[in-house]
Amino acid sequence: MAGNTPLELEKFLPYRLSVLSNTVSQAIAREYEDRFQLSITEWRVVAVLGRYDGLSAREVAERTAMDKVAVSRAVAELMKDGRVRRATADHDKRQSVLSLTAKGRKVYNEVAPLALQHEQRLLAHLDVEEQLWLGRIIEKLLLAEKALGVDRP
Amino acid sequence: MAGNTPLELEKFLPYRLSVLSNTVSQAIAREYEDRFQLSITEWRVVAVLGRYDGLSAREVAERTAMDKVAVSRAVAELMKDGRVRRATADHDKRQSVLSLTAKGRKVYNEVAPLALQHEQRLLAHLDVEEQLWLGRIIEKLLLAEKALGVDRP
DNA sequence: CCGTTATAGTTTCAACTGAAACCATTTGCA
DNA sequence: TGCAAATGGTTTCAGTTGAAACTATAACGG
Repeated sequence: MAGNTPLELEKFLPYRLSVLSNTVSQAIAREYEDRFQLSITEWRVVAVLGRYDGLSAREVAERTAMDKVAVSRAVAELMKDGRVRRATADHDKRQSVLSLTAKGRKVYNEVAPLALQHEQRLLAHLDVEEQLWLGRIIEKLLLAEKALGVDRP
Repeated sequence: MAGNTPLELEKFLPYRLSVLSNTVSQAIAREYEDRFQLSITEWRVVAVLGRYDGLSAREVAERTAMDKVAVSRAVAELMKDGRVRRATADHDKRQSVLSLTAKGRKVYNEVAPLALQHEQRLLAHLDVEEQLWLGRIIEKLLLAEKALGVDRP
């Protein structure tokens, strides 16, 4: 059973996903990193706050799939730039309440269309049927992987 | 045209690809990092050398989609562990000729089936039709992104 | 030939990253 | 109540990363 299918990196799903994901993310990142002084992690934070104002850091972490350290640092940076404002939750003084400043909202309003546009240009290469399959398949694989990875050390 | 589709991170293709790719890669990495003292970059180098012996560092970089710095470091580490051997090309003394040692080949023979098995368990959640679509779509998207990203600074 | 330019690979530097330790606050429960 | 455990968030530390500079060799054009 060992030498059955030889491992061909170019055909190996995890590898292909990684290459695709990196290629796409980096292409988009290039479009705004220089122009807006915005790292990819900062952008993710701005993106969720633009849509859901007043989240706590933990909620931002959940919605961005970043860990809390990364969120903490992105928020610190964004606050330094005056793009995010932090208050303390009334009902729980440990929690923060994060929101975009006017400056932060302006960035969001400029970058979001750029990102969506890039996505559209990409999806334009797929027909509608393919787009539907893609969405479903990503969802399935993610669930599958999570199922495989339950209770592991 | 600006506020048309609001950017919803959870539905944004680049974001979803990134989450999926990281989840899958990290799950597989966990299966061999501890057991074999093998990082993900080292594993990639071993994987291509296991299949194509005698590549140069640049060729390894091409086949693994890693940059030359990463390859250089992975190779250095693998040589320290006695898993990879480096010679100098006869026809061009700048180039290296890399190959697995017996020890390296042993690692390859153990890890490759593990990786393939994980991939199979994952793909088992998709029916054959979905698997075919997935392959085609990844290929298309990668080409599309490369096409978008031609001549950029 | 010889100097310029290109290529293979390594090293350096600064930024980024995550795990673990940490502090503050809240929750659960004896 | 009061105290142990849990939670939100930050800081520290050590390892990883990529861009740019560097070394060595080769290719090319005059």
